[in-house]
Amino acid sequence: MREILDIQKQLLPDLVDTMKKRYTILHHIMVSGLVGRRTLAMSVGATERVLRAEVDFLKEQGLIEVEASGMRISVSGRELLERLEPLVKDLFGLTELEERIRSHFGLKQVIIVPGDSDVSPHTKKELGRAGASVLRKLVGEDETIAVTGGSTMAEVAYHLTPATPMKGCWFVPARGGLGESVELQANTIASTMAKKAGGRYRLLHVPDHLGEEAYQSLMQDSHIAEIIAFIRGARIVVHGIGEAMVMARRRKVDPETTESLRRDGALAEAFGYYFDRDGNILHKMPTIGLRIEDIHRMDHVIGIAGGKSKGESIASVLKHGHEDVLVTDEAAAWEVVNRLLS
Amino acid sequence: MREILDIQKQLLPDLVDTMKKRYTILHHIMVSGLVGRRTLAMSVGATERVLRAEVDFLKEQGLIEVEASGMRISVSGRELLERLEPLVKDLFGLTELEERIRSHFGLKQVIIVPGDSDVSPHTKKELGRAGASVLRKLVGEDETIAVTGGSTMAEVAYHLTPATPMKGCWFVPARGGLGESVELQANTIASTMAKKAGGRYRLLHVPDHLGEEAYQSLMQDSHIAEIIAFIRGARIVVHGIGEAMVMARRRKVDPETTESLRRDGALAEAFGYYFDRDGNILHKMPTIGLRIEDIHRMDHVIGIAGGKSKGESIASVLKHGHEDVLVTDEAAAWEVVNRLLS
DNA sequence: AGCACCGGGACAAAAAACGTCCAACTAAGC
DNA sequence: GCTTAGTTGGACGTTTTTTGTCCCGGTGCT
Repeated sequence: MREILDIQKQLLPDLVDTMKKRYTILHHIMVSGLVGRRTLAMSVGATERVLRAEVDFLKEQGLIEVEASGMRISVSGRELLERLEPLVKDLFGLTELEERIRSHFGLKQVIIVPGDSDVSPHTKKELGRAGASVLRKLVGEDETIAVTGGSTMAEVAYHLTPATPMKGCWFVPARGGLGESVELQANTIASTMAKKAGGRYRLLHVPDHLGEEAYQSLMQDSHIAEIIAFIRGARIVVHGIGEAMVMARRRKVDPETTESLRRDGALAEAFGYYFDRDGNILHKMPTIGLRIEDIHRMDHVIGIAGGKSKGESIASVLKHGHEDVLVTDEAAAWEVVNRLLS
Repeated sequence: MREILDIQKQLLPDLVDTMKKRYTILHHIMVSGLVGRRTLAMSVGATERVLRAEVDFLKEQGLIEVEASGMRISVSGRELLERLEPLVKDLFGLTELEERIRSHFGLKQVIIVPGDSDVSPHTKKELGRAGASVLRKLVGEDETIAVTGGSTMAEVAYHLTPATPMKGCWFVPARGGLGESVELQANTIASTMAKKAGGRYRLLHVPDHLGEEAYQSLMQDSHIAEIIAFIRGARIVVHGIGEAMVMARRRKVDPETTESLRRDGALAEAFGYYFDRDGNILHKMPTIGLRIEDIHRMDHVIGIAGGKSKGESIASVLKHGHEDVLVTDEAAAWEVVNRLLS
């Protein structure tokens, strides 16, 4: 069922919206018994005229009966509502979830794909597709887009497709190299994205975690300083979100720091920063690439992560309050709202 | 899957059309490899401008890539087409089937609901719903609508809903009473329809099968003559289609006539007439109610019947060539086209 | 270099959607 | 029986969207 809706959404993006609207109206009419146009318009939050068009439609379909004294649901209408129920539950679950998360954290947009990335690889692909799609809609011309590494971001890169405004864009890594496999490096992903989207890219050939002295000396190098300035001038950043401890291990953070993170209750990691449960930044190492102040200045901060296990981490990062767009999956989204309630 | 599409069609009637259109375009682009807008417009049969809007949409969705040299399908697009295939097969199967039957028999409209009425009661309900819907669209104001009996027609009556133009309509039985149960009598159905649709009705209290003398004497009666004239003035008739032998038995036709029908290869029955394989009328008993010449004069002749077993009968009646609209189910429709091929 | 085809910008005409008001009608309360 | 608050459906000007039509600067093939 999800599969079908998913396919249809690609050919008819406002299908769910229209269905949602009409279902809401029909449902309202049913619970109201006998109701008038204006009253109904109020309660579903539509202007009288557009509601009238919808009512005409429902009448045409024989789903409602309308008399001079008001309108009521017909037998067919009641039947349809019943059959619609399971569909709507799926349909609305996600859109409602999106809206709930969006408004609570004050985001611009939330996109939830069905499933759980932890369990199903297909969901992870969907996440990538959704991420690519949102990026495609947000980019302007000749923009610089900073990206991080990770398997989710790799999926996003894979699903990018050429779009005219992207032709002049630069893709750059948000940070230096990590101890991960090549395919998941920010550098690799930036270049993949550029190739897929038909844009250009620049790389940052430095390790991400450095001591203070090494950091200072590297920043002296004019080439490196130049590319870093370029990166920091990006107006769009697309990043993954990870679990703090998992990321610390993967990054080969030294034992003392790891222990310190654990003590402070580190929960999430995003673009090199660690966050606790309340969204506070815990660990601030001298960083090559984007700094948190750069993030705050961005036009579009797009976070992409999914899987039930990442739910808490995502919530922490959102709490920090710099995100604009979140792309996640159903399992993670439920975790996020569950944390809101507790 | 059918279930979902079916529900959606009630809330978004042009969903299938839009999906069909976009699928066709996308598919064309795929098989063409690299193709231009104008060339494509020709081959899918759309004006350049509307195709352009569609292309913009597909580009927006990232399903195609468009360069100065033309457009080609993207990875996502190809993927979508693959996933779309089973859906389209269902979607198009029926619409294609409809068009095939429509054009072959020169009908105005053919509506096919999925399933087999012989097997599933749900399909029969769908048939009724579709029949009611087509009737609702066809009726004008203050019209007379003649209806026959049968279980399918009962289903149509059940699914009728009030519509403003129907308020002034008269529902009348097309023929006299049969030896069937009360619920399936044309009289009963006419009255049910009138109640459901908010119209009025008149009844014909006469047995349908009579000897010549009895017929003549009945026609002398002014009340009966008046109502029969009224019935014959109808401009819309909605009728079921039955298998000849089944109907003969149900009507308690006398053994000799039954044998004669069998000898002549009677296949179908509709509004009291029997048809052979080639659509010729076999048996013409003196009839109370609509005569075949009245049928030919009608504005809208709507035949409604479904079930694999009725396929051949439907084809026979269609062949006679007086039908305007056919409402049937998938199983019957396939039987009809199979007979076209053989 | 020539040519046939390409995408996309531009713009007026046509169509659809929308906001707004009003007349005729209905049900209920008093 | 009358008032009143509520209803539908018609009408109409305005705004928005869609559509038809040209044309311009490119691209790729020959």
